[in-house]
Order: sequence, then C-alpha cells, then structure tokens
Amino acid sequence: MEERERVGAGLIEMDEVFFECVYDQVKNVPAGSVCTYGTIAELAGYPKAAREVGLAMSRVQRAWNLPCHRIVNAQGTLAPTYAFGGKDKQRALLEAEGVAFLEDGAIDLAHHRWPPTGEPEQLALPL
DNA sequence: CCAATGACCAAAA
DNA sequence: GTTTTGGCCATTG
Repeated sequence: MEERERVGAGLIEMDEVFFECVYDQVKNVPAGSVCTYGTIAELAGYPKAAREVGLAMSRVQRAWNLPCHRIVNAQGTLAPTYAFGGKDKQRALLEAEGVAFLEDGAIDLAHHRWPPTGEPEQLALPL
C-alpha cells in the first residue's frame, strides 16, 4: 500500500522486511550489552549483509527509539558516523549503560557481546 | 541495467 | 599494531 511507510521526515522505500528485521534485533539488544553489524545481519536473515545493517543505522531517526548506539563493528570499535552525535556521543551512552571500553578505545566484546551465542564463558568473575 | 557508495567483515601482506 | 584487497548485498544516481 502507498509508497512504503513514511517515517518522520524520511521516506523509507527499501526492503522493509530486511530493515524491519534489523530494527527488531536492535531493539532486542539489552542495555549494557552491544551487538555487531554482522550478528544483527545474521539474525535478520542476511548473514553477509552487515553493511546494510550499518546503512539501516544511518537511516534511523530519533523518533524510532532504537538503541542504535549498542551496535558496533566486529572489532568492538565505534563507527565515525553515529547518527545521533558521532562516536563520542555513542561511547558516552554505552558507558552510561555500563559498557566498559579498553585502552585502545574499543569495547570488550568478550564481556558485552550479545547474544551469547554458544560461548559458555560468560562468568563475570568480578574480582 | 550499470556504476558508485556505504555506521561492514575477514584474510593477507 | 597498520594497510591493502576482495567479497558481500542493498541503496542511490
């Protein structure tokens, strides 16, 4: 019906299926955890469309209420083009949720990666 | 349809 | 650790 869905100030005329799935996964990421583009793509049904996930993120609007700051690349580093203020803002948001960063400025994916796909070593061991 | 682009990923040098 | 190369697939002109 009509031309896809008009969202805020942007008109979405892409494969809503893929994007909807991506956004759904992003919404599923719990606070304090992060997810990689590749994982999101995989969950969305396109195991190799990691770039499209990033593209979807760039198209995200604030009104959608998506925690896109929890999506990082496979290296645990933040993209330079975070839509809501840049990587600096993204990092601040993540730290506010309890995400720890390494000295290199990358996120410790071993502790914050989500979902816990088959990794049995989620033992926090705080001390 | 073709070419270029992109918040990527992994392997190789 | 960095830089380069290839692949991946949807969007855009």
